[in-house]
Amino acid sequence: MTPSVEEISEHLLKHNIKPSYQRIKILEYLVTKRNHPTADEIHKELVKEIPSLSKTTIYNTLKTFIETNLARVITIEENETRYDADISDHGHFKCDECGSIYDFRVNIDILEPDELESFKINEKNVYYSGICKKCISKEEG
Amino acid sequence: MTPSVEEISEHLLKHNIKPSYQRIKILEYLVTKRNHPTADEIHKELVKEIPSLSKTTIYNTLKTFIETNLARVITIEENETRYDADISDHGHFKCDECGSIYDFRVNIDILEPDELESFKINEKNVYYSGICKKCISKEEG
DNA sequence: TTGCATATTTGTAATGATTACATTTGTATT
DNA sequence: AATACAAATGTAATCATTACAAATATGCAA
Ligand SMILES: [Mn+2]
Ligand SMILES: [Mn+2]
Ligand SMILES: [Zn+2]
Ligand SMILES: [Zn+2]
Repeated sequence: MTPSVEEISEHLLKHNIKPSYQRIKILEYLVTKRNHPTADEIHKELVKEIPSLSKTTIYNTLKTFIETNLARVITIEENETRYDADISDHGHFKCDECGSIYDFRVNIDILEPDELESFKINEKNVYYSGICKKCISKEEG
Repeated sequence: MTPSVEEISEHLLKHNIKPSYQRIKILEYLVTKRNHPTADEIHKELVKEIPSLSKTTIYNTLKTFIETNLARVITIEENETRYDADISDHGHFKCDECGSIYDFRVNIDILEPDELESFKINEKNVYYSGICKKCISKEEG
């Protein structure tokens, strides 16, 4: 799953975003790493390649991505806004031990709460937390 | 649903928290209002009655409540940590129009994602957003 | 090609929520 | 009352995010 720069550019253009160097790099980071990073994590990594890269650009670009539905925000825990270029319906699991965030497929539509009968639902989010498989086997030794 | 000061005190004692005046007031606020407030909202309201009340006390007390499982954190949106004294399993809906947060009963255990087979799940959160009933009828009316 | 309009990026300062920490106040016990 | 301990307070520090103005890049007309 490593799309070429051309494919990334196409992706941006499809959402009416001009594919600047910075935007390509940021979206490339999101779609290849798939690690639900914070703005700071993206910056720390990309600034190695683009020393002039500003944190403001990271924030501006992510804001643009969110608005154009190219990415979405993940807020499992307070004080850390994370970003995900996978906008398909799926849940997130955060390991309290190692901090990793896992995706998982989930059929959210099964829930159908009666109490939200006449509500217009735009977004559905499912967040779990606990201890991941890796950390469990590590503990057991 | 307006518990007496005695009942609030009992509730605190049951969780091994000494029922100080401030703690009683903060817990009373949470259980009577049931509005998933931010720390600031709690402070703004209670400082009317307790002019000396410090924001630090709000934060310290809420932290204690979380640790003793007397309340839980709700993080629907970034940059606003909210608190809920209802620790039963239920989902939250936030209206993008009026900002209200609604509770809804939901049987989360139906989901059972295969991918989390050998994971230890400690917490499950379900957050929806959209437009609430009231705001829909307001728009139509 | 040059010059201009516009979009994008950058750097710095401001904001706002949360936390750290030292001081003060309250409570219980002797 | 004196002491010890817990809780509350006020202030300063931290940290993520945003605001804003200046610099840079891009696209196009002359
Ligand atoms: Mn994801
Ligand atoms: Mn609730
Ligand atoms: Zn783990
Ligand atoms: Zn509403």
